[in-house]
Amino acid sequence: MPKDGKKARWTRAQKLEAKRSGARTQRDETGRGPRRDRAANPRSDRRDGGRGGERRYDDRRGDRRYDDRPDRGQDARRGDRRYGDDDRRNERSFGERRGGERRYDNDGRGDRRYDDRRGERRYGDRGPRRDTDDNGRGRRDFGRGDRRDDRRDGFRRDDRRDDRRDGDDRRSSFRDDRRGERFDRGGDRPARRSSYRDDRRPSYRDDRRERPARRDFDRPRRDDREPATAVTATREQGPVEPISLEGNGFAALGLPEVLVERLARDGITAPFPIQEATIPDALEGRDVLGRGRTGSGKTLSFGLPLLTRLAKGGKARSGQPRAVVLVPTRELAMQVSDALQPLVHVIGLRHKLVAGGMPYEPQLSALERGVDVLIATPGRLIDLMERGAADLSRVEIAVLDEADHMAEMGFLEAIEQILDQVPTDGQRLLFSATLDRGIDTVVERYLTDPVEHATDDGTASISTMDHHALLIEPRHKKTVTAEVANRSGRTVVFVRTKLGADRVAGELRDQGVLAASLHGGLSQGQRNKVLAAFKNGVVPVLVATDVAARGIHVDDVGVVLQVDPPADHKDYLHRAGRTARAGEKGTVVTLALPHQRRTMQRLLDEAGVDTTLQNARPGDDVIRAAGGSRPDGAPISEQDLQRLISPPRANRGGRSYGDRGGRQGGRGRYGDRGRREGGYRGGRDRFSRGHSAR
DNA sequence: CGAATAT
Repeated sequence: MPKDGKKARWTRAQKLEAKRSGARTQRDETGRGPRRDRAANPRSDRRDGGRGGERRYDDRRGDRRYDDRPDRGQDARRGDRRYGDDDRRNERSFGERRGGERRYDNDGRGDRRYDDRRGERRYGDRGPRRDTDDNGRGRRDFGRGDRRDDRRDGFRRDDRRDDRRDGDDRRSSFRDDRRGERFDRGGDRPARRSSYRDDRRPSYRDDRRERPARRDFDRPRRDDREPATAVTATREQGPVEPISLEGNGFAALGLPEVLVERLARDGITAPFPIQEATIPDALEGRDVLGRGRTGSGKTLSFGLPLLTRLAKGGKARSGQPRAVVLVPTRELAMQVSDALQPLVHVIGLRHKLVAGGMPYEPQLSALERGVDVLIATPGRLIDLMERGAADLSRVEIAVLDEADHMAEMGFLEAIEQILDQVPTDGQRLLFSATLDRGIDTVVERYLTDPVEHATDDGTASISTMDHHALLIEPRHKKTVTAEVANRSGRTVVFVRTKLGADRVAGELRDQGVLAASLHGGLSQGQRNKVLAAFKNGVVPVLVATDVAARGIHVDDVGVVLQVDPPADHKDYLHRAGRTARAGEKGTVVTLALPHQRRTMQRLLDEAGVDTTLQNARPGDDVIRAAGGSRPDGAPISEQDLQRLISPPRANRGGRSYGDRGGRQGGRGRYGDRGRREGGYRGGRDRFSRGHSAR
């Protein structure tokens, strides 16, 4: 991978070593240990002391990953932690803020490397890392001539994405990025200033637009960069008649006018049930458990009160965010960030997206400048905490989106590690479409006298969907999959594994159905491209792992096809929830093989879906009923796909940088494959309405 | 179990 060796990755030897010694090594040697007992925030001890549940956790913790570090494993976070606290705290206060050299990490490889890097990184040198960072893997797939352009564009876009999203929607090109921090910083200031202005008039956007030569290229590009695009596009539409707030349901909930107005501008004037139920309590500062069906606007449910409360007072200090929103996937983090962006601006706060696969620098410098709201995936946030770049000891509000998922095995440890650093007296908001007892441990440990609002019973959301469970023969699976996916309109296909996603997408393309896979094994650059291509209609079929099961909003997904049955009924609901969003209709087709029959039926029952399995084979009516049909297009190669989703967009009026001298992908050639009715249009207009939060 | 989260 990083041929330049500049990227902070473990070498193979280190990985091996880590693995080998994983269970036995002193945490000091692993270099990851310190974080565990770092509990630098004295208040987190209070929490422990204050609640009764901890003993239980000790036990469980033994089962969890803590036995990886038997040295301190279980006691580290408890009584023992206190001692850990003291010495670590010193170290911490020492190095943490100033970004100076890291104290305690010098004993660890991983961290030490960070330290080293940290020095260089902070003051420049972003190029090489970025390169490997965002694109490293995806690149191998590219052909040769246009390849360079492709990948360029790839990382350029990532960077832009990241930059844009945190708040300033700077549309930097990769050239801009190279300009480095100067530009970054410059870009941030306006964001700050814009707070109360940006919907009165385009304000700083104009400045930006006057920047030489960028604009013509930027324009078309932005259309295919989904959510943020949507958000910023709205603002662009600009000048503005005053909006009446009379009869506005959000105003009635006690939200500040600027926010209500801003929402109204996007046509959001009537709160959904979940919003109506939770916002008042959240505004009061209570801990809230919120359950609302998929696509019912949970982002705003926590976002609005969060921003309102933060705006009431206080100022973000360097490295100390005032609120943290934790989400399970990067895509969701981006979506939440984008959804909140206009609101954050309008109320005069700052936010930042903090997630893996994206360059560190913007995240580090944003933190250093001070952010009110951090929207984060757990891994990167912990990373930043360990680097001393993020200190959660002044967090006033912590949100867990998809809380039940975050409380599950693979995530829980990280979540606890994060929440342990957050002051106990702060507010906690937990949301999910499937909030069940699985979060009890988290609730007991971190919430105080929570109110629970379950506005729709878990099954309500499925009533606007048609559900079909098809019992098929193994040899028909490929064909049936293709027939269901070969329809006009967007289709999301879920599979169990990353490999499966690639495989199924490939099989679909072989049969002439234009499909792309999305999963965690792709580089962030690829992930972004694929999702963007799906959102803007270039690719009508998305084959995804459960990375896309939760929260991700794409308009007009008509069919969700589960090629592999979901792991449990909650997953069924979340996957299904990618269609029939915000009151629309949708169809869910789930394939089951003979040996999955019983499990499948149980799943349906548990999910509250009133459907029974039916035998099906290629060409059956059910398939037609779902809009599917036998594909008849020519195979689409991987290269064709890449060409489609990669940089081009050139056909949308004006070429972007990456296109110059490069190939013109466009979709002229294959764009109408895989959809019988042809004429499927991306409908990018739909994305300019800021619906993503609802 | 696999996937997600991190370098």
